[in-house]
Amino acid sequence: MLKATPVPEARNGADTRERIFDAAEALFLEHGFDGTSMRMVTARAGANLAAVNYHFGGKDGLFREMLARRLDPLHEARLALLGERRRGARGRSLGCEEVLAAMFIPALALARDPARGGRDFLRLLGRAYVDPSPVLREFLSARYAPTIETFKEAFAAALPGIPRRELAWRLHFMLGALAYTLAGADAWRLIAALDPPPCPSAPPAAGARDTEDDERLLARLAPFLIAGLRAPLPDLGAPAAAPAAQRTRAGTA
Amino acid sequence: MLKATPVPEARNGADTRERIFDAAEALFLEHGFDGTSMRMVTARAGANLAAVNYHFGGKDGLFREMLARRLDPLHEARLALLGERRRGARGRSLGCEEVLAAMFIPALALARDPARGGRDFLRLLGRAYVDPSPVLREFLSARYAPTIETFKEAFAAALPGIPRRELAWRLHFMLGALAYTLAGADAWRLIAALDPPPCPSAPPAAGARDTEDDERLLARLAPFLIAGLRAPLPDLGAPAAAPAAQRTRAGTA
DNA sequence: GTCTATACCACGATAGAC
DNA sequence: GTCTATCGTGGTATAGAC
Repeated sequence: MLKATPVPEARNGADTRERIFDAAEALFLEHGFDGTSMRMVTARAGANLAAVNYHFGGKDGLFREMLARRLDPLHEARLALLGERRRGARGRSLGCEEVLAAMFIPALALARDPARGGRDFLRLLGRAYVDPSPVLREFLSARYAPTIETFKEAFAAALPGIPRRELAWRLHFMLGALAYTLAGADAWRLIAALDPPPCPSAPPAAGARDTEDDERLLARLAPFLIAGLRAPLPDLGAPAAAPAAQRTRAGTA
Repeated sequence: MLKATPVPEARNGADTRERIFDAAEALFLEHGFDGTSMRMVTARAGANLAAVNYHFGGKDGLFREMLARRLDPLHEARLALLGERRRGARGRSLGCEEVLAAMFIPALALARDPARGGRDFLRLLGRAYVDPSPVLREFLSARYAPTIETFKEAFAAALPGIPRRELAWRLHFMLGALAYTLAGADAWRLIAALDPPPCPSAPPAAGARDTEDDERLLARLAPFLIAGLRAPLPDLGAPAAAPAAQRTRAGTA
């Protein structure tokens, strides 16, 4: 159905991998995992269909490595910044905003660096986290679980009033709002329609998103998420039934 | 209204549509739009491959009608409940919690009604809103835009301090957290691991979710969302002269 | 070691027989 | 209404060229 236009490039040897990565990334942004065919990718990269199988072992391997290329540096930078802030705090535990900043700032930095992320970096991140394909879901949760765990600890220290289970849920809600917003095929339209940038000098090409937009977007998102994390605890109905033994610990896990 | 025989020989016409609907719904929950093949659907429904094309005009039509079967009653009930509460308020404008309740309560009611929704109703809703397929995205945004607009008005009246653009964004964040959480293939695991129901009498079949779980989930989500909607306004950098060389302030740190 | 050509089976869609 | 046959395209696997 959809044929990607072949790009007549110099197809000299060893950077075939990189060309395939770039093609896969661009197509994944537009069509998702299932919607992106190997034939589209290889045509756009100017490579042979079988090259993907040779270099990455198949479609699954290609997309896993494609994501790791972008997300490994992100999670590394996040952990580094969190550790740095912790050391700078000298015993005092970090505030909720500081922990969230340790998540956001490296992401914005990579979005400004064309070599390690680029303009569409945050959209890629969001698309990856909302994609329904089991391949991507398993890869992401397995590979980046340690980072999430570390940040969960940091948020727990910053929000001593929130029980552990409740905090786990709230981080899940947070991730949902974040991923869904960044992924937005429509968030892009929303930005244009609702939130014109201060300098509308040149209308950007369709589909491209400025890091300026991303910055404003995360600036809007941050207060929303922080207020949600600090929200009053929910009133879950009392168990009331026969096995009424375990409810005492719910307050301060 | 007897479903009568699920036996292959009594496959006379009329309820073929229903069997296909049910099969498509179950498969969509597990594999999403792109991941569900017509061959899977028709095999499970005991129908011929071409039957889908005959009854629904193709895969797109099948999934559109499948979603409308569940979501039309939901949006109808939401609008009805919102109108009812407004009339009951006699001029006083509704509170934020009341508007949110007009979204949540009909959804939970349908999840309790096997005829119009059923156990997996909320998961279906979430999956539909998270699915990246353009077919579903366009259908959902086109068909249910009026409801969203009405609720946006109601939230705007309940939150007079929030500018219109900011409110639009916050509803977008809200929808993200909601859809992502309800869709969760993993949210189901989270429920089991973190939030055991008070009466773990019979372990439910894998993949099935109890309406009890859904109720607790939305009870946790509501305070998070309401606090986010009421959050202090973000500090978007002033449209200063210099072109986008600002240092990060996105974390509000 | 890198890449190409090609064959294989499953997918969605459709035409036409029953 | 239902079915079979068929077409173009999807991911994958392999044999062999450079």
